Amino acid sequence: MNAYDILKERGFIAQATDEEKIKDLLNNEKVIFYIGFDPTADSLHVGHFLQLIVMSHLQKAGHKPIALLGGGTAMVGDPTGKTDMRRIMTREEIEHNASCFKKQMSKFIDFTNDRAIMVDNYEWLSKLEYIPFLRDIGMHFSVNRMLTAECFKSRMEKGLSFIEFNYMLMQSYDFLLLKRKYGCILQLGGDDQWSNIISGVDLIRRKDMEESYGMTFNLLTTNEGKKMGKTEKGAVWLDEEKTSAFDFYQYWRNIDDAEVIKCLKLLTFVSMDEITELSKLKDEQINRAKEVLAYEVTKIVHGQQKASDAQDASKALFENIGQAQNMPSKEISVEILTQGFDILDALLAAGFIQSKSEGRRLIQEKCVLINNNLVEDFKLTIENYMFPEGEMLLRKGKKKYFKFILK
RNA sequence: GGAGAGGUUCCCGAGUGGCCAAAGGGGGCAGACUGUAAAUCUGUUAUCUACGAUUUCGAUGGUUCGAAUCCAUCUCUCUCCA
Repeated sequence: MNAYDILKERGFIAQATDEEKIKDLLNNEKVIFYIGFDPTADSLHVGHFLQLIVMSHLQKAGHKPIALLGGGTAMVGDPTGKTDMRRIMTREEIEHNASCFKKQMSKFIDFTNDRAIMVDNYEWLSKLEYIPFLRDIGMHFSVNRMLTAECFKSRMEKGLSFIEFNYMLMQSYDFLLLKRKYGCILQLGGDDQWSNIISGVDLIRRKDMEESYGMTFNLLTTNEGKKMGKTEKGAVWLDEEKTSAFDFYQYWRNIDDAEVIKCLKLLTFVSMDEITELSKLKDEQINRAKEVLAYEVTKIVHGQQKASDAQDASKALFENIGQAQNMPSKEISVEILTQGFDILDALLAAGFIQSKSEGRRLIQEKCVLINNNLVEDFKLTIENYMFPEGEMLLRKGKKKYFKFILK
């Protein structure tokens, strides 16, 4: 099946500069395209993941992706979708984040044998000279028109600094440069990037009298339009250190009914035939679709082993099938116990609470269990006898499990 | 540079001397109901060595028995003027 049709069928496409032409390009030619990722955190999140899936689809269809690390643009800060100005990040911070991004990306995209390219726009943006840049690039941007762009509108009330106002120029310049350097004629991105993308297309037309294309993808939102992939701890991260494979699996397993099919299409490689079958499920049967979703997404991000571990653990905990094995766990030494390790310390170590006050509250609300026995005393000390098989099961409410292994 | 309006807890947003750890909403967490769903209802939502103590209302100093609230200086944001 053709690349464009795949994206269309799975519901990725939001807007395109020239739908017919892009369809033709993606279906009949080998295209070099790019997607930019600003390293503003030390791990990719679900929103990035969606973009990577698109890249992967297109790469499989024979196109060549350029993953653009926004080491330079992150120094400026994209005002899109932000109500306030982004914190100015240090160069060191950005570099560190970029290296984290690199590692994670290579899991999803094949960068071997020049099948994909990764570049950092810090390479050229950091070397720009102000006056030449203004004369060469700035000239082609109409402030009047920029101000009408959707991405600035929300900021007209709250305030927009000049540094952020420049972001659009930076991104447009990236596109121009990638076109010249690599022959990249297509820029993709989330739908919030639309104004930035079309301004790049315009710039290329003005500077080089050449046609280029842009296309955006639906953002991963719930039906109420809220961003998905957010939890109390912030985003759902792809980094296992930040979001364990088990928690990652659980996030998708607990997705709203209404979102399952959409997520299957967007975030997995499950065939459309199979998804169509799954979409026929009703009521509690939908749980089967959720299992497929959770398993498949976890498999792509953390590998098959981790995915089935998470699935086994989930079934064991929630459906009482077999023994719970692979839930998040931690080793704990006898010495620590003898030094005095109470229930609050345990909750903290499990990452269930941010403060001991929160722990006390939870215990008062009767939702903390050790080996499935309710904990009522928040001074309870953890002792050896609580590890019958060398393991202790700590629970917070019905859904959060953690295992301590005595060593 | 001038004039005005602001900066409150995770977010929005009340509060203009004690009854303020700070209304209300959102979000989060937990409980009930369920299908590990949604909707709905309930509780909870600064920290700690916890019937008490400590820190919090942009920052720093001051007035006062007592300040988020009054004063001074600083700082940041917004609007209008140049």
